[in-house]
Amino acid sequence: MPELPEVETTRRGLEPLLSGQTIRSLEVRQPRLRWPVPPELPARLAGARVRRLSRRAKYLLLETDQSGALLHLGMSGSLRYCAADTPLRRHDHLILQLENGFQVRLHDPRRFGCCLALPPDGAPHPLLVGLGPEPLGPDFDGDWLFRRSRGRRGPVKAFIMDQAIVVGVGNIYATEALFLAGIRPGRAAGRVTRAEYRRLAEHIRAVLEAAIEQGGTTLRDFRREDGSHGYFAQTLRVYGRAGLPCPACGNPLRTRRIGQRASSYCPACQK
DNA sequence: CTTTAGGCCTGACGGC
DNA sequence: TGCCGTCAGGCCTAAA
Repeated sequence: MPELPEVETTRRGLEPLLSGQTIRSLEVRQPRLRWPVPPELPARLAGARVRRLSRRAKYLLLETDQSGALLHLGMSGSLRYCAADTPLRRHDHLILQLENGFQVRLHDPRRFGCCLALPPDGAPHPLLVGLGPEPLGPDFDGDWLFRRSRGRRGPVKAFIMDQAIVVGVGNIYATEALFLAGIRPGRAAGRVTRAEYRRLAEHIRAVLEAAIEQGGTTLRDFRREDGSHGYFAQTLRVYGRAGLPCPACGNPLRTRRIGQRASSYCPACQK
């Protein structure tokens, strides 16, 4: 499932292929995504020239010389750049046809993704307002987490997955970073110390950077934009490994549900 | 303000 | 073999 590293990997792969290209059309084969694809979007994009493909949190922004589109890959979405005669697959919901003969297809079996119009006046899309800092940017660090966490009684894992606190930290990387920082996912966020938050912030950054470096984790549905697999999944230490030995101490990893999410952790290494 | 539950989806999986 | 219930998961929205 695309987390921030997968989205960034997709962006880096597609940006040079899309930048400067002119859009011929957008074909909407299945408008019913997380939100309906706006009926006016194809007309808005037709004839527009792509300025760049950027990212905010897990949103991809296809910026054109006349507004553009906002995409989210949800749980199972992927973008694929291919020739126009490439056979369509089931769940290819959107087809962005370029003037150069190539296409970008949004493939999303579970349809948790979305494709919406960016405001034409250059204003930020409502979905982007109120988001927390980028975890790889300059505004995110342990002191920020510490300050925002005071008084919060919910679990620290839910806290770092809150998009208003820091964006793009999904279940996989939250689980991994908490393990590396030695913090139990169920601890109340307000009781985690400043020193622990400094460690945690650094591990969040490191684990995301490592995953981007390696091309993104692959779980089940995710494909890189060229269709190949990422391979970071092999290096996950605790996520999805409940019952298996802790890679640090050998004790069996435990699992519990925190905020409706599966969370595995080592009862010995994480306090 | 924070926190929680519900809902959107399909495919994989286990049980019978 | 086939049917069916359960689960997974990002993240918005509504409600507590």
